[in-house]
Amino acid sequence: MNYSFSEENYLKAIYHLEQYLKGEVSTNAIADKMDTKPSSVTDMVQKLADKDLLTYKKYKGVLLTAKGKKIAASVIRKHRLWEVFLVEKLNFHWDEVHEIAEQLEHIQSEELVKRLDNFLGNPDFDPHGDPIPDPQGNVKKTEKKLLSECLKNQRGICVGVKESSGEFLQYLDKKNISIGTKITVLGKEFFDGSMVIQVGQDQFFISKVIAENLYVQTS
Amino acid sequence: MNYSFSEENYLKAIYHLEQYLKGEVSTNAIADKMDTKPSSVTDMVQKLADKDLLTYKKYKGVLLTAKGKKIAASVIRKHRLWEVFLVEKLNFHWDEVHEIAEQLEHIQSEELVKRLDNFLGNPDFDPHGDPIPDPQGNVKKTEKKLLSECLKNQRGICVGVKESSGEFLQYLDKKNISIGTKITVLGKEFFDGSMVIQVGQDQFFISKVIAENLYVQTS
DNA sequence: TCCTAATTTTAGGCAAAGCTAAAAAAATAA
DNA sequence: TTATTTTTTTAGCTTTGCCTAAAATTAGGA
Repeated sequence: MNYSFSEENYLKAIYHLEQYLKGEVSTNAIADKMDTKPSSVTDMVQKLADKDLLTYKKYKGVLLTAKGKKIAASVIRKHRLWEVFLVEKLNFHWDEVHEIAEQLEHIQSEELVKRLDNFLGNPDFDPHGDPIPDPQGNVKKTEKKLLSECLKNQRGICVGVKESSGEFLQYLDKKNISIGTKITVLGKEFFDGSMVIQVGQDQFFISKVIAENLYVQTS
Repeated sequence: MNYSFSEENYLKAIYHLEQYLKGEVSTNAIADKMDTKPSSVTDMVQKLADKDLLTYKKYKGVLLTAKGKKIAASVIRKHRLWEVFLVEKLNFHWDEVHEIAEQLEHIQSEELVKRLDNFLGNPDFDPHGDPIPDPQGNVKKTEKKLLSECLKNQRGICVGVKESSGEFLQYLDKKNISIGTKITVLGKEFFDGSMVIQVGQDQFFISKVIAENLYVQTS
């Protein structure tokens, strides 16, 4: 079976929302995420339900079926593999690859994905630290937490970002923070959630917003 | 301006036909090449004319404008660069890459193409020996000729194929002929156009059909 | 509870890109 | 030249994926 770009995009969006919401995904949530109108979502969701890719109860939201999850995971797998390619092989910057990967993720060829994965050395994570689903659609769970959850004097390795807008990634670059960077919390202000952290030789202040969008792995 | 997959495919097909026919391209010719109905071609051709990508006179066929040619060449450039990538980097066989490149050729990103070209070492030819248009859409003309035009005792280097069906390419593989292979014409039968050729240590018979689909460069 | 507000669905339309069937034009043959 | 065949176009319909506006349902507040 082959699915259209649009169908794949819906499945991907619903997959992400389902994880984030830990349950049924509402029509409006999908419309927001995909930048379309709720009525369009209802249409598509009914078609996807007909194809057994998700379960849909009027007014109650949707849940992906195993089949739907598998397709979504495969699209995400392709997206993230291509991102690795763009950054590792073509030397793109991590904040430039999303749009291109949005297109490449729809290329259909099992063989291509297999060979690309191999060519890239079977990476486990994309350039933003997000895990790459395996060919069966399984995702390795990592014990990462938000930097904002860290306490004073705790130390962690940056393993991912929550937000991945260009502005945010560029901010991180300016501060020399990327995947693998060691971060130490020197101080934390409970009043506004801001922190003083150490990155390499530099010590600086970051706001709560930043800390809430950076994932670290603490040992 | 961005063009749809369909528009790009029409432009590409017309570009090839225009070169082959050395003049106006008829509705039926396009329909044949694209495996659609003439009525669909008429529709699309009118749209492309409205966008100044080709000139169209009812019942008289079409010709690409400079703008149309440039877009077609850029799609062909992408197609051929991706083919190089698939063969050189992912170790695909030259008869397996066409379909995948048909998809990849529509990915939109100037920067991606630039970097891919660079990553591949700015190749001039794709794995089938076809020239890769430069970023401005110019194509290097090579002084290649068909093997069938060679005379007895002439020697050439295989630089391309005319047909590129899987069957034909697989036949060439079996005979150890690929781009760069040296071929010597040992004998030629004028009656049926068949030949006896030498490839490496092997000498064998080939039919006219084969000789008419192999391009060689003679020194 | 009942009423209002928010969410979701339905109904009806639109553009892209294809199709079939019929009409029109061009090309070919007698 | 006229008749027939081929090519091309037109007209009208389908599907996909989106939209707006209106109706239906659910949720929240007094």
